[in-house]
Amino acid sequence: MAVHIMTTLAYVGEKTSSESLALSVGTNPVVVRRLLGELNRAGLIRAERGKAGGFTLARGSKEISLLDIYRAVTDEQDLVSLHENPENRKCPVSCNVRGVLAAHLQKAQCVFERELEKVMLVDLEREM
Amino acid sequence: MAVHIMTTLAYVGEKTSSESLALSVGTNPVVVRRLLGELNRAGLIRAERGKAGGFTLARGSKEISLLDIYRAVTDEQDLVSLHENPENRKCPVSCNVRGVLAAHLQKAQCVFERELEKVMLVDLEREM
DNA sequence: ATAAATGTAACTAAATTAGTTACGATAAGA
DNA sequence: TCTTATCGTAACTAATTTAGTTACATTTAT
Repeated sequence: MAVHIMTTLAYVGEKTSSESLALSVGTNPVVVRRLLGELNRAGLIRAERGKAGGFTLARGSKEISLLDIYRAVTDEQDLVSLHENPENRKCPVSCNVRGVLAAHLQKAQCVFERELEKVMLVDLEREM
Repeated sequence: MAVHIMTTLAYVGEKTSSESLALSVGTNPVVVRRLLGELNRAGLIRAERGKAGGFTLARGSKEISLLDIYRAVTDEQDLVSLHENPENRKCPVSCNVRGVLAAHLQKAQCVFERELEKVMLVDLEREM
C-alpha cells in the first residue's frame, strides 16, 4: 500500500488528500494516513494540515527508491527472524546456531535491499 | 526453528527423536514434529515411526541448502506481498502498480534466494 | 465563523502463530 | 502377544499482528 500511495503521489504530481489516495488504494483514509505518517517521519513526503491540506513527495521521484519506502514502513529490522526460545546450555547447537544463521540471513537481506535500492519511483511511473 | 532442527540433525548424525530435538530448540515436541512433517514432505529428512523411531537427514549436509529449508517450511510464495484491495478502474495507478511492483519484488526475492542457496547445512556445522 | 483537512487514539474483527492436550497408528522388543 | 516408545495429527487456547472503523481534537483557508 505504501508503494501504491507513493506512486500515486508521483503520478498526480500535486497536493493530494488522504481521501483521494484512499480511493486509489481501495481502502480507508485513516489507513492511508497512518502510512503517510510513517512516510512523513521518514522524510519521504510532506504533509500540510488544515483546509486545503494534503500530501506531496518531499523530493523528486528519481530520488526515492523502493528501499526508502520499504524502510519507512517496516518496523521489523529483519526480513526473516530467528526463534526466541530459551537456550539449552548443554547443547552446542542450541547455543550457536542462531548467531551463525543470523550472519547468513543478514547477507541475504543485504542483497535483497541492494536490489530494492536500484528501483526508483520514477521507474514504476514509467513502466505503468 | 526449522534451521535449528536441521542443523541439530546434521550435528548429531544419527536418528533423533522429536523430544531430543525439542530440548535443543527449547520448545514442545509437537511443534518440532509439525516442522519435521513439512521437512519430510519436502524430502529433506526421513522419518521412522514406532518404538525406536526418529528422524535423520535424507541426504548429506553438503547437499542441503538454507533455501531448501526455507522453501520447505514457507507456504507464502512471496517474501513481501501486495495489498489485495479492490481496483479502482478510474485510476491507472490503481490498475497497474501492483503488476509493475510485483516484477521488481520478484527480482529482489530472487537474489535473496540465490544467496540462501549458497549456504549449505555443512557450512553452519563448520561455523558453529 | 465555517469548512475541510490532518493526526491520532481506541476499538473491533480476522488471520496467524506457538504452544498444549489428547489420542490413534506404528513398530520394537520382552 | 503384550507393552512401550515413538510418530502423525486433530483440536483447542492464548498471544500477536493487521486492517479497518469511529471519533474527535487540531490546524488552516476562505
